[in-house]
Amino acid sequence: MPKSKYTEIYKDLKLRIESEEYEYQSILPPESALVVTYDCSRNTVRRALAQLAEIGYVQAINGVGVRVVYQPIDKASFVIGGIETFKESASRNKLNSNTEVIMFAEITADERIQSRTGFKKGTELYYIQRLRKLDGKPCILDINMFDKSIVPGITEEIANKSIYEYIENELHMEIAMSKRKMTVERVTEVDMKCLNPGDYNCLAVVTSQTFNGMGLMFEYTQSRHLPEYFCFMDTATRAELHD
Amino acid sequence: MPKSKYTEIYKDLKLRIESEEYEYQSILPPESALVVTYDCSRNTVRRALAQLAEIGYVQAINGVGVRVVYQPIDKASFVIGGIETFKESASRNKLNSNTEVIMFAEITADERIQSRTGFKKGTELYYIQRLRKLDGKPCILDINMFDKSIVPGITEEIANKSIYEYIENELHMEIAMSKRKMTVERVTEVDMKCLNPGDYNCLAVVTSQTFNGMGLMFEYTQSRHLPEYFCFMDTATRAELHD
DNA sequence: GCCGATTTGTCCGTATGTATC
DNA sequence: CGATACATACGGACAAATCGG
Repeated sequence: MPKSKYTEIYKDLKLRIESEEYEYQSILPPESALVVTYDCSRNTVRRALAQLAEIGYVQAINGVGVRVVYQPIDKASFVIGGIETFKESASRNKLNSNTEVIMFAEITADERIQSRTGFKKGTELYYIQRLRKLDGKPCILDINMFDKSIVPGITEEIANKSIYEYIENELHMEIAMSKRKMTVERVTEVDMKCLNPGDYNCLAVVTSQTFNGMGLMFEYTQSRHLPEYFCFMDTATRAELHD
Repeated sequence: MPKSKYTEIYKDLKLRIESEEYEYQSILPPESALVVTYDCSRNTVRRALAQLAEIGYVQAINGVGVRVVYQPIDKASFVIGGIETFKESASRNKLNSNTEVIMFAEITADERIQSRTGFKKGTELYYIQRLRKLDGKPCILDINMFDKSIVPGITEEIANKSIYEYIENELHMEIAMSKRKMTVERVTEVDMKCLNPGDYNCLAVVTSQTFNGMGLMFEYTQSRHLPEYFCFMDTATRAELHD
């Protein structure tokens, strides 16, 4: 049950593009035709098309039409041994995923934490370290901090299953936005102990701040990935490219 | 000379947010007020706000207002030694940037190249390897391939300056979109020779396909970054998070 | 708990400009 | 030049969510 008409159109077009009913480099039916197909206004069609452009599926060309730039190749030869995220990989490859809680504590943010995470000094936090495994092999070390006043009631048991499920299904809080930063860092002693990096001396590190529906930051996370299990994809449009 | 009204509004609000005239966690003036301020329709204001949301500057809350979630911290303590891109870093940090062409060749895509890059077998390409230095220190090894039929006339001299400047200013071709993929890979022998990775045995690798204004892919690039010189930022909104 | 005011979310229709063919 | 197709902008209507009295 999609809430809005433009989301329905977006999803329908997305599936048709992925199934290559509309193939790479072809031109979609003009907006005027889509207006008829979906029985809606031109604005609504354009909104769906704009979303598809955002994820790198189509590109509008003034005076010509809307061209499909999605390539199924994305999922085959382009990627060699990498994965997108823990969850995606686990479900896509039907691997047994497993989470082990290494540390579960409650702390109060000091100045060091404030400058590193963005949580104000004095904020009460849950501090959690978890090891994520695929088919028994450790691949990601997650360090989470949650604002206790926004996300109360986290237990070690919840951390062992899924904190996000708890947030959405139990607390009924909306997860709205996440800012992420990717870097490559040297392995630490903790990494050595938990992740078995072998002869790799670096990890892919993703730090993120996550905001709820009210625009309040409730989570800071650092995910330390073994290189084999990391692949991040992104689409940059003109606006971002040029300033 | 911004082309459109909504871009002007976007840029103006962006500056005000960056200067913290509108500060972190505050609520912007309601759309109805911005309509008056900028003397435009509500749709136009909303479009500018939507763009600000895309880059992680604001977040709209139904029934409440539009909250600023931009943090100046982003540019200070959060990033240590990392850079965003070669160009940005070079100009932002006022470092001497320098590009050295290591290899300049013309090749024809075979099946291996097709499956790796997305260029059709038989496509004539420029193949270029360049070493980018900041203040004399090598930090990125770029491997570029350009479709000769779309971007003709590249010379070693142009490669030594800026190919993108050539494309935009001489060929007057629009650079519209780029799909990127980030991974962490082991250093190769070429990396060792060119980049002096020291005791790092991994690099941050960004592979990208770039499309012009007509929706045609004209470039495939692999950028191999020394870990110290790599930091990538990103904002994910609800639509992407769920799906 | 309800109601009304405020604010954002969705959708429609129309007009005009710009680029391509 | 005219037809087609996307780009920008305006205006209006109603729904959904929040908040204060």
